[in-house]
Amino acid sequence: MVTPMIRVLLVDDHPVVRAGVRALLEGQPDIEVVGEAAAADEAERAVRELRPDVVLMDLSLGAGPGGATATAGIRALPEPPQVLVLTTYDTEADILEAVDAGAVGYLLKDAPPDELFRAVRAAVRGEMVLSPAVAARLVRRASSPEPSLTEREVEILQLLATGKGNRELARELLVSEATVKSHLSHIYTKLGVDTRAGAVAVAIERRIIRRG
Amino acid sequence: MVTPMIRVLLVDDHPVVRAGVRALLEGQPDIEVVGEAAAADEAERAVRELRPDVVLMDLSLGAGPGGATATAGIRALPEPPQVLVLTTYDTEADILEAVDAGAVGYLLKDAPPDELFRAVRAAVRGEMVLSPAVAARLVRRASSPEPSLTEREVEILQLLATGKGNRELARELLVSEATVKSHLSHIYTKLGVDTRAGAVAVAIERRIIRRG
DNA sequence: CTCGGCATCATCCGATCGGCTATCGAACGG
DNA sequence: CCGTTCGATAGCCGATCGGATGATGCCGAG
Repeated sequence: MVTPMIRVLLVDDHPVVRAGVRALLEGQPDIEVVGEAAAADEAERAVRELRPDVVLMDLSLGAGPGGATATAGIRALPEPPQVLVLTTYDTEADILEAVDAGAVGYLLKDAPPDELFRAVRAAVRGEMVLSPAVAARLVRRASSPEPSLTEREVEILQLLATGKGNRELARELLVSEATVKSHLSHIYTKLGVDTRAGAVAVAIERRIIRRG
Repeated sequence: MVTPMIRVLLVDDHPVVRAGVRALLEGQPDIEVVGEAAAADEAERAVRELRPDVVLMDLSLGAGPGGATATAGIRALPEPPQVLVLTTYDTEADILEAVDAGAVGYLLKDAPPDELFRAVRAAVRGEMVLSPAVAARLVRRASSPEPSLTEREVEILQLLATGKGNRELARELLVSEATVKSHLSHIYTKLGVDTRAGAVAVAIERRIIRRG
């Protein structure tokens, strides 16, 4: 029997990476790269026009909306393709954000080609695929559950990283200085630190707050 | 006349990227990819055996020594090839470290293929090549010179990011608390902040201190 | 040799921080 | 319907931080 080709769309802002994935996939008899996109809006348009079976999505798309946003946009289309994230980062936050956005799998760019092929074939069937490294990380986190910060606490951390004092935080958040300090205490406990500087370091480390 | 082929060695821990660069370069009649390596030690061995004209080097090689170290090692060999850095990061610190290690150029992975080709041909002639984005960044920094921190100050920042207090810093660095505070004042001035938390954020932002 | 940069140390003091304790309302489950 | 949990709020107080100022010794550049 003739199996229809799996139609793949590549989304990555790095020409080098697009060429690499294309070169690898084109060596497979049952996979066909039908298009490429370098940004979120391009990707969505390409999906409408090309109607691929699987989208290989990078998470960092340079300027503009990131891959997670693009994924959500694509999954919101009628009869959306499966989206398979292929990226460099393996932070728990990144993984969860991608899955929340509707990604069916999460691969790392340092994965061997075979893994990529298997993942594409699994994705088209709607199966969840995770890189071993990614799966391991999720398991590790699940076994020692990371303390989750409340929205307010994240908000505080965000401002904290700008080096603002409690008084300033209080003014910007429209609460009393005492409240800010209370939140900070909770943050310290959850992050396992006992100073502002330590909290900022850990927060950036775990990507709880944004960076350039 | 028959121009000899430019022999290129690829060093990158991402199979996808290696495949991409290989695919792009093999479309060029005067360029030949003679080998690939995924780590620093592999790279050095490959250079000895394959004697390429140009090494395309990624800066982050996963575990083990990074691309800068690998570059230095390769440049220390007899009759070394030119090393052209091809990476994702464009921090001034990364660029300078690479150039210090003996790299002849610095390209970003989001550069268009043409730029890559031109860079390889220029590199083999020993010409310095910078991505426009990289060059722009260096120019911008040069025009508004970034304050450089002393070794001691970086050392302080490193410990600061662990959330330690001045007393602890003093003990670990074997100096008085007053000295620590003096260093901190200088650091604040140079980084344009006025708190420890802000200093940590900026330090991580500018990659002055290491992170996982 | 002199100058400037770096690291070191010292003191004072107001501003700020971090720990402790406690209240209140909303959500949840029994 | 009530107890429990949890997030947000708040005040007190001792410990710490940050700024200002000044001094010393060392070393490399001009």
